[in-house]
Amino acid sequence: MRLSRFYVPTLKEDPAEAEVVSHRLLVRAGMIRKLTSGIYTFLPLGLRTLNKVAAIVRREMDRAGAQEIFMPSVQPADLWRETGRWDIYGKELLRFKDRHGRDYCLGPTHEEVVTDLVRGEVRSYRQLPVNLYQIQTKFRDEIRPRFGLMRGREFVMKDGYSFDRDEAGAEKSYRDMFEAYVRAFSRIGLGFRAVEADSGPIGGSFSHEFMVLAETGEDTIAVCENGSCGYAANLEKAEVVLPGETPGAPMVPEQAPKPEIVDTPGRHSVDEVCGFLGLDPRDLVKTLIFEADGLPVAALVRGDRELNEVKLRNLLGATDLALADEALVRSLTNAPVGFAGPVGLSGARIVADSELLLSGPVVCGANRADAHLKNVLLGRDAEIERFADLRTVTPQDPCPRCGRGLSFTRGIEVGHVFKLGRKYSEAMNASFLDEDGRERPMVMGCYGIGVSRIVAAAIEQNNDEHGPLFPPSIAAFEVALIGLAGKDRAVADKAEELYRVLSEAGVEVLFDDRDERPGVKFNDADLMGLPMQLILGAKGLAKGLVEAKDRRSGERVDLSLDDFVADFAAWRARVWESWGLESG
RNA sequence: CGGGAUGUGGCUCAGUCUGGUAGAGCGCUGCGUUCGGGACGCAGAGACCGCGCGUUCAAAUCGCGCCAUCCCGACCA
Repeated sequence: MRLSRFYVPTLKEDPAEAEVVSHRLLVRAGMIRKLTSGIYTFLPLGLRTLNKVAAIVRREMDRAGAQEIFMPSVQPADLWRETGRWDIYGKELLRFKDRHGRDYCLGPTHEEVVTDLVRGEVRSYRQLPVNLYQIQTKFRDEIRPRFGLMRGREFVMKDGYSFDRDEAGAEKSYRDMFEAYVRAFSRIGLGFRAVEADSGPIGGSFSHEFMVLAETGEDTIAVCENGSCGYAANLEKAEVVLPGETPGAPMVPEQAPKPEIVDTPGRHSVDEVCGFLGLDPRDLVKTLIFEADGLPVAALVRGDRELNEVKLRNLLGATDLALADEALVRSLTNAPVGFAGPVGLSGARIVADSELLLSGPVVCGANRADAHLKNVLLGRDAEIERFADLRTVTPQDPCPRCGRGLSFTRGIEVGHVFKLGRKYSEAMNASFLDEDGRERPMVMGCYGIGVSRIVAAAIEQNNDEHGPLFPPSIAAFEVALIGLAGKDRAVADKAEELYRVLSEAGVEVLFDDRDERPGVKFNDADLMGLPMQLILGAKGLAKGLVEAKDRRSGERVDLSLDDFVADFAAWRARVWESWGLESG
């Protein structure tokens, strides 16, 4: 491709709206343009990278035995009513009516559609397993889209669905997809990690997320420091294991002093109360009031800990969980927010973090304005329904598998595999006849890859002050050929020749044949992030050399023009290798 | 949805407080010089100042309403 004819509007200045590096560079490099909040057009340069990511994903899905289909993005409400999700999915589901007044939505995911498809055709165990996928535009009406392609409302996703006759089959499908994902992300060339994850509102029993590792990632993941253990989990999911033997019930020493009210005027927060009473936050119990599916719940954690809402939601089996508003807190505790405690609290279920089984006398809210209670023994003074793992792990906690240390890193979720079980097949009656002639629901799995998000994640992980650094596997072009001709006919002719030779050799090359000053060409080439640059100038030509620059390392070598084809091939192989990739 | 901010040539912004002929840099067009890391000179084109209503002799500027975008939070494959 000749740059003089390629539609790549690069920008010298940062767009005002872009906050994160990937957003900024995608816009500046002329890869995307915003149409409206959270919705972007892919320009030619950006689309080439998007398509390369999609092609790798497609190849690995096909290789793993999945078959590509293409489902509609507009879906009828009736299907969503069958699974009940029409009512529970919330405002993220963009709904609208057609001219007849019938309800539709724009598909945020396709469990209903694919299950409907399969139930119509598959009748016998002999037809199973089935594994179907598509690469398609999804729409989720995010509350607050942000970060460009990282969290858009409209985005490109590969979503796949497996249907098996039994758990064992579903297990195999899951493993096959897991392995296909590992291969796909390896070939894309980004540093990634598979972690255990919460399965979220899509439901199901077990899941892994694939995270591209990047400082700027929105998710925190806990990784075991012991390389051979291999434990890694999303912070939402990572388990807390208490050291040593944990008692089954809180200890209640005899003759311990009774609870006593202490005045804490205007002290709401843990810090304020501890500062005022001269306490360590570890000796305080935080009581957080939630509303779970409309019912009040009090959750207790140690003062210095973070409650993990995902864990709480799972423990309660709730679909809707949110911190209670002030009115509910007031009606339950007879006090403003900040003075809730488990002692004498009625009208709410009370659950506590397991760690509190180990605690001695603690301080907690007194359910009275401006007052706390001290000398509280949870086993004696409170009615706690259940102790469970409710808090978020910290880097000080041990690995739940091997007991060694954990370290935290950040990542961007680019893939997610779930076991769905029979949730959708039962709700939608997707069943088959087994060998014994019995009708049984299919066992499903669901597998997503955020294709457009990978483009952003690649930049978040790999960039420098001049622009993105794309791995050659997904770069829009492998090579930027820069001809520094000016009025020098010989240089211009030679550059043309190199362009022709490379193109004929099947190398994707973007040839900067513009009448621009060298600095402009260098800066644009860097900004587009193509992994290899070939720079031909008058001095080099005189010596029979063309300069080859590795965009990422900045390393420059001279290639012989006489032996260009072989020299280039060897250099190209080295660049691919430096990314840990095999050149195609 | 709560809190904060911003809307002025294609882009980045000044001008708004204190009402009085709409500005700069980049980009764009033409001519000339220049040509290995975002050149320079000269000449140009380009603006319903987000939209509406109001106040005023006069509104980019003041008031009210609306819309859009961004940031923080809640939420989230």
